[in-house]
Amino acid sequence: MGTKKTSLTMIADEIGIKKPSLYYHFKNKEEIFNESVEYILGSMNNRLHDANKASTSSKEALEAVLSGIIGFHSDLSVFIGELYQKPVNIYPLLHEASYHFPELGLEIKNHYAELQEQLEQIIRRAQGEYVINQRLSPDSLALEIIAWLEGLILLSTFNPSLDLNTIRQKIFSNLWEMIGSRESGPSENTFRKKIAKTISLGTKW
Amino acid sequence: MGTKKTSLTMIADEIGIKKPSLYYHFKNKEEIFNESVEYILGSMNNRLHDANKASTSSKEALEAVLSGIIGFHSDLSVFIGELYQKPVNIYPLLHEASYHFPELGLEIKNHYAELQEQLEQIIRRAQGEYVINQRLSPDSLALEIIAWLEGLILLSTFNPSLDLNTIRQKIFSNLWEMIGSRESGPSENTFRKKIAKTISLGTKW
DNA sequence: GTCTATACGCAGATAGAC
DNA sequence: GTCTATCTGCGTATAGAC
Repeated sequence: MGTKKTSLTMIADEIGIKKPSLYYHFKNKEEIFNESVEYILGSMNNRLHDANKASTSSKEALEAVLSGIIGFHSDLSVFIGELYQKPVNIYPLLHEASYHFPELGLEIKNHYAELQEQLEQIIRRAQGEYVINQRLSPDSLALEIIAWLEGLILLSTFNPSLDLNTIRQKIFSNLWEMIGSRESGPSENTFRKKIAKTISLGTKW
Repeated sequence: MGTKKTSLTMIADEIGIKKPSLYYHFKNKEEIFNESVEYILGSMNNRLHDANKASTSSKEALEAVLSGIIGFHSDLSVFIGELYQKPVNIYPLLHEASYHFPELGLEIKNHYAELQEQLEQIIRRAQGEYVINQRLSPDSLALEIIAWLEGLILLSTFNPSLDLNTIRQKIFSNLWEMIGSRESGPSENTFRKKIAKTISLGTKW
C-alpha cells in the first residue's frame, strides 16, 4: 500500500497521539495518504493562483509563478525540516501517488496541465509584448520551464549547498537571458522599414 | 534500512532463487542496495565517457552527452518495464541512497560534479567557437541543463504521453534556440569590417 | 550453491475499556 | 477521542540439511 517509508507509528508520534487513535480520524493508511496529497496539491494551486493574480507585467507574472513553486517547496522543507533536518522533495511522493492510485494520478496530471496552461498564457502574452523570443513555441517552452525548475528543486535536495532561495535572482536572470526576445519588437521593425524605404527612394533619385 | 518498497522476496523471485540464497551472495539487503547503485552510477559514467569521446563538434558533444543520459534511462525503463510495465525513474533511488548512506551520497554528489564539469568544458569550447551565447556563465548553464534534462525525465515518468525519445530532436532544437549564440562570432565581424572598409574606400574614390 | 525451517521484529489494523 | 491489548502478515536474517 501507500508510502511504505512513513509508518503510522511515525505519524502518530509526530502529532502526539497513539497509533490506534489515527483510525478514529481516518479509515486506513491509504486515506491518510490520499488526503495529504490532495491537501498539498490544493495549497500549491492556491499559491500559484495568488501569484498570477497579484502580478502585472508578463515578466513579473512568470517570476511570481516560479517563485511560488520554489516558495512552496521551501515552506515544506522548513515545515518538515524541524523534525528530520533534511529538505524534502515532494516529487517522489507525487510519483508514488500517481503510481499506486489512479485517481490521484489523474489529479496530479491535472495539476501539471493547469500549471502548464498558466505558463503558456503568460508566455503568449510576453511574446505579444516582444519580451520572450518568438521562435520558441509556447507549449514546449512552458513544459521545459516546469522541467527546468523541478530539476533544480530535485538537484537542490541532493546538494545542500545549492539553495534556490539565495540564487533565485541569478537563476531568473539566466532564464531571461535564455528565453528573452532577440528582436526589439515592431517599433524597430517599422524603423528598419522606414530606413529601407528611405534608401530605396534615395537610390531612385 | 534500504529501499523498503522492494522486498527480498521480490528480488529472489525475479532472479529465480529462494530468499535465503541471497544471503550466500550478499551480506545483507544494504549490500545489495549499495552495489546496485554503484553499478548504475558506473554504467552511466561509462556511457557519458563514450558519448563525449565519440563526438567532434561542441554541439555534437553536448547532444551526445544529453542523449546518453536519456538513453540510459530508456534502457533502464525497458529493462524493468518488462516486469512492472511502467517506466522507472532512478532519481528517487539515488535520492534515497544519498539520504540513508553517506558514502553513497558522496559518490552521487561526485557523479553530478563530474557531469557538471564535463558539460562546463563543452560549453566553454562552444562559447569559444561562438556557438553558445557568451553572456551565459558556463557553470550555471551546466547546472541548469542538467536540471532541465532531469526535470524532463521526471515529468516523462508522470506523463506517459511525454516520450523523450520521440521528441528528442524537438527538445534539442529548443535548447539551441535558447542557449545559441546571439552574436555571429569574429569571423563575420571581420567580414563586416571588410565591407565597411570597402565602402569607406569606395566613398573615398 | 541452493534449499527448508524457523526466529524475531515491526507493519497495518481491530476490539473494547475509559 | 484516545487509550491498552491483541491479531495477522510480511519483512530481514540465521541455522543447518542436501
